[in-house]
Amino acid sequence: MEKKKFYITTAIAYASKKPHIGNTYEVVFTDAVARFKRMQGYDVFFLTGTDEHGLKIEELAEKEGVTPKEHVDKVAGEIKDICRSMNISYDRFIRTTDEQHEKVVQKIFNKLYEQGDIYKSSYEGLYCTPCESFWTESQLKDGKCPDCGREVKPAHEEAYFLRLSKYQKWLEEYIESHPEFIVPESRKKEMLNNFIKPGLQDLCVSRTTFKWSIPVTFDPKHVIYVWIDALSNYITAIGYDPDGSSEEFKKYWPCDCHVIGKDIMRFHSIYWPIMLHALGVEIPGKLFGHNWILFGEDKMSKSRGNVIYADDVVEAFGVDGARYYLLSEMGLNADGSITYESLIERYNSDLANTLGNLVNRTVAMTNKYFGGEIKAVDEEAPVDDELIKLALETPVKVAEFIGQYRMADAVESIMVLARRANKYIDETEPWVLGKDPARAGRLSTVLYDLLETIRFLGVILGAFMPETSVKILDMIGAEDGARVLDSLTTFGGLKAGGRVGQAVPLFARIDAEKFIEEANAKMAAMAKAAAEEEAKEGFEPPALGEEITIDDFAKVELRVAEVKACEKVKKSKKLLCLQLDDGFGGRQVVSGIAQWYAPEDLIGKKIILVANLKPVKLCGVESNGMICAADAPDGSARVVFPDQSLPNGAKLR
RNA sequence: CGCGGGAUGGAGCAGCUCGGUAGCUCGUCGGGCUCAUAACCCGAAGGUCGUAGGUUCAAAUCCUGCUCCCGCAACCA
Repeated sequence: MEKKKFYITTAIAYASKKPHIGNTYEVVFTDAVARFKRMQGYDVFFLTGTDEHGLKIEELAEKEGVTPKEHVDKVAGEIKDICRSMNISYDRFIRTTDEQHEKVVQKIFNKLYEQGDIYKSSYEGLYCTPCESFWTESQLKDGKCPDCGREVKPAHEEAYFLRLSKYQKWLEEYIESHPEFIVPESRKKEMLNNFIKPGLQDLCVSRTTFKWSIPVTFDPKHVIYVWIDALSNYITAIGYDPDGSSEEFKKYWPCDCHVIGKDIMRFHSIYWPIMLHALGVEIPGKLFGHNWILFGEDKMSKSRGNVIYADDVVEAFGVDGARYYLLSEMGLNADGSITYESLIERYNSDLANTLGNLVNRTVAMTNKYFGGEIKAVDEEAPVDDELIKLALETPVKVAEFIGQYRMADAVESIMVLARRANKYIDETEPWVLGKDPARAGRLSTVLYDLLETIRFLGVILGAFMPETSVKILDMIGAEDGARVLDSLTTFGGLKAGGRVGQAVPLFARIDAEKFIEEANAKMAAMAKAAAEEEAKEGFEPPALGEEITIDDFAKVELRVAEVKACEKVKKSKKLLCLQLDDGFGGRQVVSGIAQWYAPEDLIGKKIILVANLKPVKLCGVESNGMICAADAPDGSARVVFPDQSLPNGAKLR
């Protein structure tokens, strides 16, 4: 019988800089699923890779004085190294700069264009001339270019658009009629209610503002923007071609599961199905959106000094320590959190004490009492049954959990079996049996049951901790046939008469206090280095805007005003609504400073008002003007307070 | 009233679909054991299951109001 196929992917990683441990989670998660499916006998294809185009990479490369290709080669290498050190069993590593990928993406673009699903129009936006970049209003920082802080002006340029609107109805129906498509459920609702139902806007799929991407063949001024390029990797990697796809593609597509971060669910649940549908290609079976791993409560960042890389964890805890932690820490509902404390706790408690020690003591006893020989089951007792029953149930449970992508539960159920085995040792007291030659028959059974349980653990762990799995199975001398998942349907697969190896600890315990002290020192050093680097960079004088004349300045009417009343704008995080006495009857202004000022901090204070700014509505509240504030070094904004004795309405000059 | 998720002993989580002794891991305390990596096993303390009502013989579980957290959306004029 032919094997059933299973095609699973991670998202491709953006090759701008080395990913931290949170980013590594995804690939470990996917690897565990892929390995387990292989053990179950599926013909698995596991794809991962890198997304290597775009403005950001172009800029980074320029800063470093290398070509973009050199830059992405370096980062892709680092990412592959991480995969290697984490024991990732991918079948293919695609890079969006692969020739084959680029060629097919161009074909896809052309096909969609010829069908009328892509059309040429113009892109309206705010343009920053020195940066040659378009921004949307929401990307702006204080109304200025988020990159260089200079003025932007409305402009438009020609661009190609993907006709999403045409497929909106279809997509909505597809998602509603395929409840398994978007997981978890809450993400599905988010997508449906926030994006799809309110109406899809056509998507801009080309750029002329940078070069480092795949050119549009029939209009070389344009390059293909990220969506069509990056998402297509899932099909180009296995040989999709509009002019005739490979056998491999026909075999593996549609993809069974795209494992992705929750932040890119939108692209995968909207743009991707529509692209495929427009191409006449089948829709993938599942999008699994996972949560983030944070450092404690915070996101990781270099300046906080709390970036943890996979290598750091591997160095201290071994590959399997790192893998185990990532897989067990992450629930389905909330973001996981990584701290050195919890890392050590889990490692010591689960891996060293429960699992490692179980294997160690059992093997040691087999050596001590039977000279390392695995004796056949002899005298049995009712206590044995409970252990045997649980051992037989465990692979079934694990398979169920993996089917639901519940890695933490899968891993936990393995630990439950290890704990039960430790308890069995206490119940049967083999050291007592060992002293009485008349009870050797009973001792044979006890040690056999333990070794066989350990074999179960070793086999199942193959998906989660491949290195440990092999170590365990080697240590108990399991033969090839006793190392496969199929052999776990009967308790008794370990051959009597075989021999165990020496008892070598699988996981060395870690001294928490010492380790954390060292880790803290390392983190402090990292934060300091980041701060120094920043200070060095900040040494250049900031770019000043275009020179203006006194007449230009006169256009801006700055006046002193007093805050009479102030309250938070409901349903907004950042906005305060201020009632001002501007000396001319008062006005209402909305300002984005709620994170840093409570309303009562401002009442009675005088501020500087930009009085002749065009009124706008923010979160439905009208704002007539703007109050002056400046950036503080910590990233917050501080309001500029003038002399309190100035009268309301006084004009600045 | 923009959409969704959540609140369970000191910490982290399960249980809620299909009401009926509140469970697991870690931590604390006491005990046991000695095969083992100061490990392992047992026991105890500790929870009015966010809050106020309702339905019911019975509510962590179902319904309603409220508070607080967190995603997404909106949003520093």
